[in-house]
Amino acid sequence: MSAKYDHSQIEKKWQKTWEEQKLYSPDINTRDNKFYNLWMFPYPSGEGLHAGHAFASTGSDVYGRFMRMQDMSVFQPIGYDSFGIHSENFAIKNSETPKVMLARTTLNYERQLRSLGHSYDWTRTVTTSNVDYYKWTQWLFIQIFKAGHAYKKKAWVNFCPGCKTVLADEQIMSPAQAGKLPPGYDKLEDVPDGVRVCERCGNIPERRELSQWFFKITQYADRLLSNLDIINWSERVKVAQREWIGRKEGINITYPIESTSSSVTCFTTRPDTNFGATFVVVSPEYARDNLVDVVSEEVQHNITKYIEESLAKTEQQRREDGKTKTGEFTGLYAINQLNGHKMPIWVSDFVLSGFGTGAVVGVPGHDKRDFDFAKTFDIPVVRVVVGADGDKSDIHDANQVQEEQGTMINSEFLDGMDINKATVAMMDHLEQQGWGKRETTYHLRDWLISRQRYWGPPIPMVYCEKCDWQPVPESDLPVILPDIADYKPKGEGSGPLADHPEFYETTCPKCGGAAKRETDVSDTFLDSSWYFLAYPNVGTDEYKNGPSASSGQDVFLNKQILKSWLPVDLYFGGAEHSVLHLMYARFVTMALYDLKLLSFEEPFPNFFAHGLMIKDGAKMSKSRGNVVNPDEYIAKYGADTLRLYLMFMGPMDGYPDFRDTGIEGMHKFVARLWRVIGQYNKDAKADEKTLQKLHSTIKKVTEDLKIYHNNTAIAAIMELVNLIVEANAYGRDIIEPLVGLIAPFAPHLAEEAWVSVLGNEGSVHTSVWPKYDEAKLVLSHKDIIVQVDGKMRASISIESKSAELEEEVAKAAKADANVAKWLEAKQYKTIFIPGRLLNFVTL
RNA sequence: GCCGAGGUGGCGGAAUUGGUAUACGCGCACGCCUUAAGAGCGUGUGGGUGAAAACUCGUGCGGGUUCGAGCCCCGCCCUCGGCACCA
Repeated sequence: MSAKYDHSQIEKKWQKTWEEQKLYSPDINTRDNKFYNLWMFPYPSGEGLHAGHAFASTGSDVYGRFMRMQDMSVFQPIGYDSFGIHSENFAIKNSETPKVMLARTTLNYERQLRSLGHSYDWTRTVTTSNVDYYKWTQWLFIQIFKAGHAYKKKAWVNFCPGCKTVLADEQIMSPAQAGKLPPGYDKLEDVPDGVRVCERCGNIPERRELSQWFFKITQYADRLLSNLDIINWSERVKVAQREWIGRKEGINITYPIESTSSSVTCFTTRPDTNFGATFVVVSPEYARDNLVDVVSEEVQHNITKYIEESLAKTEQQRREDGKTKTGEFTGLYAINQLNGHKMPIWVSDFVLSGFGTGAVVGVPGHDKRDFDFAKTFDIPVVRVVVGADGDKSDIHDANQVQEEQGTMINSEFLDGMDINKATVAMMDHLEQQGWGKRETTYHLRDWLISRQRYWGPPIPMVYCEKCDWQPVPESDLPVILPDIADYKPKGEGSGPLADHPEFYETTCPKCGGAAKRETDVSDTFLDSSWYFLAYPNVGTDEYKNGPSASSGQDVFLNKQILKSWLPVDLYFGGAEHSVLHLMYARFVTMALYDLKLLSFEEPFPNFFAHGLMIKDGAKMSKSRGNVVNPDEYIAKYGADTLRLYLMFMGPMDGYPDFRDTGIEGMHKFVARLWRVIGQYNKDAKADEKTLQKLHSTIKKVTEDLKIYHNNTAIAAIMELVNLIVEANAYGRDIIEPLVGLIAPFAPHLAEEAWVSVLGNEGSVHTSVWPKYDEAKLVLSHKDIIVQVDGKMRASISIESKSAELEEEVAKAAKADANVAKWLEAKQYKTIFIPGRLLNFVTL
């Protein structure tokens, strides 16, 4: 057997053979043992994949291959999220059209993905910018509109000056999250807290009031939240979604304003502290809309001036200025009906207009910000405590505002209650008195869908003066995105298509009169919100031909396939999509479920959030210049070596650091492994020790793979190989299972060994996963730890049965010279863990 | 500020969930092989004392529970991630 392993030749050979044999293309019409194994498809925005992609996709592939060897019919598709700002920005940078750019880059992505030896079904791929795909994206928009979940409305929205389009709230994030620095900063540490940037370009978005399309994702807030309890996701992603949805139960309390017929309504989650309220603050917007006419003439000028100054500030300035509290007294007093106290009403820009009612009741004894405000303007601080001996478990809450500075008052009403009980009691009381009404608020906002860009599916809506907004009839789909030369974003609140009457001039689907198409395109996250539904449908008549003129909703893809292949069995992807893609896809799936187009509410019952690869101590990114291209490593060491190395670097959900020396070490292991396989002895039978190691390795690898602990699975295989090397003769009974164990990690080498070395028929990848025998896990002898007073004094080897018996172990232990020395002339008792440990405890 | 995860050799990381801390690998050192290089092979590799045997200290810091703690409890410190003038 040749000891030399020519990876490039062998890997190419098997990749070709697998594809010819359609080894990874399951029969989509079967329903037995289906396993839909999905990795988040990449957006081809750069020139190719980097090692971070390879780390994630290999993790997914290893699991898929493992499941395939468990006799599952594994469907593992791949595609390209090719529409959207990310691709378009890259094209603009290269001075070419997105279409031309993608024709080149997707080919490169495909070449790279193939070279990694992933078991994708290449007969079913999707490209979101292809018309056969986006006609369905448009169809989806129409269904959502018809269901009443889409609306166009003028609203204050985020406008990115770099990308020249509006963005959804989810696409505005901290510079660290975006991995982008806002203009004018060189270092992340220099950027002040609270600065938020565009996810794509790092510019600071502006607030603009524009008319835009929204999806009512907020209607699904409660379901999106409660379903988190029934899906099996990485906990950190669930937490992120919970935080983003941000459900808060509180109460709107209405306080009459003294000597007027007006009142002010404040939202609070802590009404139990309301006895300690000493003032009310309203946002400048609230004051402008509700109070300017009520205040006396003496203060009106000051108030108006303050409001104007505040409104002139950018979001950014308000955040920064907010640290030192400013404000104006309105001269008005709100009456706290609980205790009759007069509370001065102030206006201050630390209160946000967009949350709650835009008015806040100030309880400086229990809130840091209220406390700061009260101190700034000399307003009394009052703390609420429960009765002297009551449960102090913390009605005066965690803020621990300087206790000594407050006047204490007793609240017999809430005596002895904890925060939760007191809150409920107070809400009940306020509602009974008619002073307040319970209110649930959310952090989640409706999904802003419109983009004033070119590279996306045109929103399939038509505006008619007479009939208002009308959806394009399904039978008229797709609304083709025309090839235009002036595709760059304009930044005037409309997209490039607005310059093309040949595109937008049309007739109203309802009255037939002259009408105008929507010229915005939809958010790229709409494209990716349903792609997992498309994959198994690729190639079906329904996918190809629909939506047709025949009828509306019935044509949605192939019902049988949707029913048998979905939902996705395992979704593998990055945690950075916690509140973007993963939230949107859940929403769209729920909406389709409600339309009875799907039979499940949750698209991804199992989601594993992988980590991110680190290089030189930082996240891999082009701007940092620390991107590792897998191509050169595949060329030099082969895909198997790279795959093994990526999986061995650390746990799948960790942040492993890529090192060249590490991959060289793995290359040595691969060479060693190949040598070991090639040198097996046909006639040899494994000894007890090797056999035991084999079976315990099978057990360990099987268990580790199930929980994505690929690094320790590989370590176990290495230990086995090390032991085999020590053994002077070993046979097929060891090598064949070993090849099976390594197959998910090193598919080419395993296949070559399986077929060419071991001479098996068929592929190792559809062979049966090695099984272990419980009986073989036990060795004839066991090492027992002997301790004296909890300190290890000896490790003794004892025949396995005796190792379970204290008497036998004690006898052997006392015979050990070192143990005997420590026990000399001492009284002791013993603690015995059968088969493991004996501890002599001196009295 | 609130919520979540974590802190183990020079480095990436293990640790049967309370029972030999540092598996596996990288790096490093020495040796074998080789004309040489590479590859390969072997030995060693937490600190301290010691020829050795062995002893002792050691998992961010300080306490505690236990025969026994990286793991459990209490109090801190730090790092990373999410939310955030969200009332």
